[in-house]
Amino acid sequence: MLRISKLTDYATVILARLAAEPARRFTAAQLASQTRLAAPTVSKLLKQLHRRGLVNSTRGLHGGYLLARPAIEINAAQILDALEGPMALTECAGSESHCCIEASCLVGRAWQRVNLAIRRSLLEITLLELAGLSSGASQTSALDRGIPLALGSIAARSLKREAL
Amino acid sequence: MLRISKLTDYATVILARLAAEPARRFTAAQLASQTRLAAPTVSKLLKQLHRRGLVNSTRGLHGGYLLARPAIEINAAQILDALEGPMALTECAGSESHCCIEASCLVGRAWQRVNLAIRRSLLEITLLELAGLSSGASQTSALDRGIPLALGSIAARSLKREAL
DNA sequence: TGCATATAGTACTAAACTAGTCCTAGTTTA
DNA sequence: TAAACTAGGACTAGTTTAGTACTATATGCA
Repeated sequence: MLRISKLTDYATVILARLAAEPARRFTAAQLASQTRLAAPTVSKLLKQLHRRGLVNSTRGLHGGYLLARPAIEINAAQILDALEGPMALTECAGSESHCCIEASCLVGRAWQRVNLAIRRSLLEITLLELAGLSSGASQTSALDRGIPLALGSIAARSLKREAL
Repeated sequence: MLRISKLTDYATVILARLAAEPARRFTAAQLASQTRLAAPTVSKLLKQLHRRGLVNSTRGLHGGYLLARPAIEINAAQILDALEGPMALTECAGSESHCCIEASCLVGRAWQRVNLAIRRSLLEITLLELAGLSSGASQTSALDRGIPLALGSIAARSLKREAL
């Protein structure tokens, strides 16, 4: 339903937690307990975020994770790309495969344009905003025109959290 | 991966076909052969589109489907809503469920804003454009800034089509 | 050196969702 | 009444997602 996966949502929460204290190094276990997410899941996500260059990791005693760069330099598109691969609204966008009726089918090209419009929206919102840390600066204005629905995004997620 | 389902993509192709000849009544079988999609799938989609008020149907001999209103009055958001329910980027957006950490979690509200930005993009593109029928009017300008990737959206879809 | 504490990577399982098909019922026209 | 349609629901197979477990590797400290 044009929806991000739960894991991507979780990852955002983890990144937001890291963004709140950028200088502090968090272990996976600390992040799990603070976000109330399952420890193995948090661990898995952090590994992925590390592989994609969004967080730095340190092994061994006193090891842990911190953001690879300031929260304002990380945007929603990067987070989605890191966890779900390059965004493509329709099946084959971005792959090398060619469609047999490509020439006659203009629908595909139209979706591509929608795709780009969405991507532009995602590039505009930074982790700072996702984490609710932006100080009402110009950054938010682009996206703040909409009426907030006044619900957290994580009702289903909370079920899992409650169970812990 | 923030992607519309194949069925939604198919539905767009069907609607585009209807938009190309707005006055003509098409049977499900005709649309299936012309779009090279499987007949039961086309039938199923048309029923759904009818239920959601995007197409009009006539039963009986010489029955069939046509657009419920002009293509320019149908937009991408309506099509997505019809086939995938109200759009919600994250799990609980739009439901009545409340998250246990709603007050402290600002990530949810941020996703809502992204959600609205995306929705705005979808509202802007009409079926006329999706069908490649818009005559380069002002309608397209909002979305036409991006670089088209020059691929149809339907490589995977074409596999199915080829097999028919 | 040995141990405790971390992350890294991979493989596996269960659950949920998507796509596709089939069957029966209802409607209209000739 | 038969033929040609749509309407609706049930069912199945396949794929994806989410979650877990296990092993390997790196670091710091006694």
